[in-house]
Amino acid sequence: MLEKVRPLSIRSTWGDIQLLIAAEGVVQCILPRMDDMPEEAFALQECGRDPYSTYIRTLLKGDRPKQVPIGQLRGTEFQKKVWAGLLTIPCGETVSYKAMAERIGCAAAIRAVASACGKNPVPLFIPCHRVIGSDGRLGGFSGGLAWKRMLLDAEQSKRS
DNA sequence: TGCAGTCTCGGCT
DNA sequence: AGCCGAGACTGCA
Repeated sequence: MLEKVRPLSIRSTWGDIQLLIAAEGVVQCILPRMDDMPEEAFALQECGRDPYSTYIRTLLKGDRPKQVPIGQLRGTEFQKKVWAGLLTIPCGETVSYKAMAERIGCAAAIRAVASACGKNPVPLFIPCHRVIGSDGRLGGFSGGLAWKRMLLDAEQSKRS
């Protein structure tokens, strides 16, 4: 059966962030592709007062946002397990892909974990940006590495 | 650097 | 259903 989803767009200097909200929560988050760090600093322009917009506004400031509901995501059991694990990473901290694999009990499935991260339908809401390589490399990010860098910078600078 | 080991997923045959 | 290649990785040579 078809579920009803509501589109929600948030304008920023990097382009529009587009959300799809289902009855149970957010089910998709699309970020404008940003592979290289843009000249222009990131800033939100038009951002609503609803919980989802507020979440994003807070997160991008580097503060710890109040968790918002996440809807039923489409994916394999393995992927859902990875995504659930990602939700347990506290704001301001980073975890390696390896540690993430171990946490969900599949120490050898590192690449599979990375793959699952890449298929995360709701980046920002499921903090896949806090997962980095063992040697400190960033790895990748759905909307381009610029987002990942920016998010980590923001979170790092806020923690004391 | 380079390369093999390891696991899951999606596309093709 | 089975095969094959690719991937946001690691660790060792």
